[in-house]
Amino acid sequence: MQEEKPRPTPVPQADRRAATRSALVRAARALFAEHGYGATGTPEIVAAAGVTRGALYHHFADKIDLFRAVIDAEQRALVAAINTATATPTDPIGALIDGGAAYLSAMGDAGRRRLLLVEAPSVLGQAEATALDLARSSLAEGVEAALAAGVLPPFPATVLTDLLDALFDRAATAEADAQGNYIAVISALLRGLCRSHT
Amino acid sequence: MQEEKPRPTPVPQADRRAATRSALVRAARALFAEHGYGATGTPEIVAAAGVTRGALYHHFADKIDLFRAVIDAEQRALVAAINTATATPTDPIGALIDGGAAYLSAMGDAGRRRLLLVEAPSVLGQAEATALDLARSSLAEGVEAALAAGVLPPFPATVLTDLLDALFDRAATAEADAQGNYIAVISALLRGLCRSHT
DNA sequence: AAATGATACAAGCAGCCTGTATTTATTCTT
DNA sequence: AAGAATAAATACAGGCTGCTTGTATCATTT
Repeated sequence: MQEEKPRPTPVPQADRRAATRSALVRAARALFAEHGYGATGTPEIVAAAGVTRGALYHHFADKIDLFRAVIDAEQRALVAAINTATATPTDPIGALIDGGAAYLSAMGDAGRRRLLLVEAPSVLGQAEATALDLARSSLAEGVEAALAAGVLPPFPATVLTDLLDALFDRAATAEADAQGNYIAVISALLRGLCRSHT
Repeated sequence: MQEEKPRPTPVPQADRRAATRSALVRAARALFAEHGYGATGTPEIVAAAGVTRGALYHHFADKIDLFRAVIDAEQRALVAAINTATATPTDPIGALIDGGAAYLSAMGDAGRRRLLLVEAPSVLGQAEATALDLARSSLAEGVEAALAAGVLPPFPATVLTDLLDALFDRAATAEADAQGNYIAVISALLRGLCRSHT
C-alpha cells in the first residue's frame, strides 16, 4: 500500500474548471433565490458549493459578477422552457397569447420569479436587467410580426412590447390559481386593441 | 459673562426628536435614491444628516427600518402630488386615464421611481412593498367605480387593478418624451376593453 | 425648586463580509 | 521528467452593521 497519490486519473483542467464554476453558479442560484442577493454571503455560497472563497474569486471578478452569471443561466433556462412549452404557430395575436401562457408556465418557479423580476433590476440596475432579458426579445418579435400583419394599430413597437411585457410580468407574480384570470384579461385587452384598429 | 448654559431656550424634546428623525429620513432618501439601498452605508447617511450612528439606532431598529420610513414618506408625497395634479372627475374610464397621467407626472423624479419601483420590492419583499403602495389603493377604487358603472367587463377587480397598475408602473419608467405614447396605448387598451363589453 | 426619572444621543466594541495578495497543488507542454 | 501555467486554498486588510455602555438634556413629582 502506497497508493496515496499515484495519479488519480488526471482530471482535465477544462472539466475541473467547469465543474467548480457550475457548482458555484448552482449554489448561488439557490441561495440568491431563497434569501435574496443582499442577505446571501459569499461564505455561505462557497460552503454550499463545496469549495472555498478563493475558487469563487478565481472564477468571478466579484459577487455581482457571480450574480450576473446566475441571471444569465436563468434567462437561458427560461427561454428553453418557453420553447418547449410554446404552442404551434397560429395567428399573430394568438401567438402572443400562447407565448405569454408559455412564459407564465416557465415562470412557475418562485425562485426564478424573484431572481429575474425583483433581484436583477435592483442588483444590476434596470438598464442591464432589461438588456439581459431574452424573453422580452422574443416578445418583441411577436409584436413586430403582429404589427407587420396589420392586426394591431400602428403604435410604436417598443411601446407595445414594453407594455405587454409589463402585463405578463405582473401576471407571472400573481397567485398560480388566478393566472387564468390574468390571461383572460390580457387576451381581452389585446383583442379589444385589435378591434379598435379594424 | 456667564451665559454659558443658563437656559438656552430649552428645546422641547418632541421638536428635537422630530428634527433629527426627519434629517435622517431626508438624508437617507437622497442616498438610497442615488446609490441604492445596498450601496449606501449608515456612516454615509449619518454624516449627511449631521448626526451620529447612535442617533440613527436610537430612532430606528435597524437600517431596513429606516428604509421603511423613507418609503412611507415617499408614498405619502406621491399621493399628495397625485391629488394636486388630478383632473376634475369625468367618466369612470376617463378618471382612470387621468389618474394614470397624474401618477406619471408625480413619478417624474428618477429617485422616486428607483425607490418605489426597484428598491422597495427588493429590500422589503414584494408583499410588504405592495402593501405599502398607496397609489395602488386609489387605482383600485377607480377600477371598482368603473366596474360598478358597468363600463368594464365583469373581470375580477383585483386582476384589473393589478394589470393596470403594472401598465402605469412600466409607463413611469419609460423615457419622459415617450410617455405620451404609453398613455395613448393604455388608453386604447382600456377603450378596447370597454368596447368588447358593450 | 430640587431630586428623581426618562429620553436623546455619542462613542466604542465585537463579529461578519468583501475583495486582494500570497502560497500551494494540479494539470499541460516540451 | 522538468518547467510553465492554471486552479484553488489560505491569510489578511478595510469597512459595515448592530449592540452596549456612558453622558447630557429634558420632564415630573413633591
